[in-house]
Amino acid sequence: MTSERNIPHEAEEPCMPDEELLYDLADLFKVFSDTTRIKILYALFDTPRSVNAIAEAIGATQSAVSHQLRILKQARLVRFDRDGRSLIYSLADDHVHTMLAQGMNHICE
Amino acid sequence: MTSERNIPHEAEEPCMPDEELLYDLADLFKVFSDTTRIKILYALFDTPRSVNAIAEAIGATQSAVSHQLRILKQARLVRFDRDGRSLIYSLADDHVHTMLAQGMNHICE
DNA sequence: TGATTATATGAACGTATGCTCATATGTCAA
DNA sequence: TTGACATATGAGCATACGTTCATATAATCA
Repeated sequence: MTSERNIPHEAEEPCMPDEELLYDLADLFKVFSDTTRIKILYALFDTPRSVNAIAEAIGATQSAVSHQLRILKQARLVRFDRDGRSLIYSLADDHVHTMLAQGMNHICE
Repeated sequence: MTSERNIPHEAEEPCMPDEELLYDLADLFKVFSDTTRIKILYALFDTPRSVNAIAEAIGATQSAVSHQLRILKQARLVRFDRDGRSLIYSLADDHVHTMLAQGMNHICE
């Protein structure tokens, strides 16, 4: 019993991350869990757009889009540059593409 | 203007999937967006467990775990086999590992 | 079969979430 | 500076979600 400690036959927590990390992970997925935000991300998939352009592209209110962009910004999923009076939003990095692709992958198999 | 149709300089929806697919995608991420469910998935990461074992491992009620397992089952993220009176749950496939890893990847970079 | 163990389910409750509407903030042009 | 356009923000509301508690269902063992 005590001689097989390197063969954890009843490992209690194989690789359970810290509580805080689990919360962060859940929060990240939570950002992807809303249709409006998913639409925004796809609208920006390969085309940077202004807030109004996003709203028009996905058929949502400017206010609703702005509210959701705030969440996407906090999650560092989108970034923006100023162009005149407009703010041009784009995807922050390739992680977004990868996450979306991975999700689609699971659904479509 | 009409001669450059294969160069969509103002593509309205570059690769926007169908509405229904977007809902499915959001729903999939929604499953990963709760701490209890994330904990369950990590508890099963490389060790199949019974419901009670999961509950004990993550410090949650049997009822709460059962409720969440129902959601994980519906999303085809976990499966189970019977062993005596117990139901032994395990991850459905490698997609779960990949999804979790991808999420962690984004957080930890 | 009857008792016991394991899991599932339903109602109820508190909280979180996303939308709309109205308005504030901010930027550019004249 | 003023007017017009672009975006952000806050309050309020309706809905969705996760937990607990009590109980139902199911399967095994004696």
